[in-house]
Amino acid sequence: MTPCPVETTLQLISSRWKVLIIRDLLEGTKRFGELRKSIGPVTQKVLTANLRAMEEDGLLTRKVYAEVPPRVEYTLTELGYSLHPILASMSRWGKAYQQMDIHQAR
Amino acid sequence: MTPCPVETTLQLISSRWKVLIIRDLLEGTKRFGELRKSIGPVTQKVLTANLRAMEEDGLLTRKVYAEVPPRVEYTLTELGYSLHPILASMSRWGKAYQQMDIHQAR
DNA sequence: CGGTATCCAAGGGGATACTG
DNA sequence: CAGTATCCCCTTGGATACCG
Repeated sequence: MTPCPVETTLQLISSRWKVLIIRDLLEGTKRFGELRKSIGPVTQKVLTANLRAMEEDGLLTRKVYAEVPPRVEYTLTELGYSLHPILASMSRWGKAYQQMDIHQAR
Repeated sequence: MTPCPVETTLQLISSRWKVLIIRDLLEGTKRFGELRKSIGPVTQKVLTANLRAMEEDGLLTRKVYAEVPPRVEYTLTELGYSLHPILASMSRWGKAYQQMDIHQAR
């Protein structure tokens, strides 16, 4: 039997940071430091852990350049890029939500 | 300044269970016990907590019937229902992913 | 620069028992 | 039936220091 597709998707992207990593990498390849800045208040350790997990899952690739100082670039794979419609619908919803008044009551 | 729409969305639905609650309520109003069964291995406490939070956020409504035994029904609000495109894209992606071979290596 | 290595905090979540 | 009330655990994430 096949599990619920929604749950399957959640297993790959349900973490506080993964979705934001994808959001930023959709713009193109980024270095570790760039990601760290654009994502927000995430520590090195946590960002690294999330990136490694996503690499394991085949969502992105990690390329290390043998330079000094070192450079490491992260790029979405096709699989990772294919998540783009989900991000797009989340962005649309968030935008609409921000323009509503309802949520301002809280 | 307005925050990133994706982050805004995440704040409302980023929890292991909320997305599944929405998935199930998209089919229509459900009772507490029904939800518990259809969602999977979630405890009463956790399910209740998530439902209350979502009620707070205006994603669903809670209706209590003064009966014995008691009956409590949960229904998505328009706002909650408007999340449907996000769920749909997640479902599509998960389905495609399940049909790939890549992920089976892990 | 882009990491590990530790140590620690928080909270989401789980198990069980009890109640209106 | 649909909840509270406890108690506990474990994962995720944070702070800091050090390394190649």
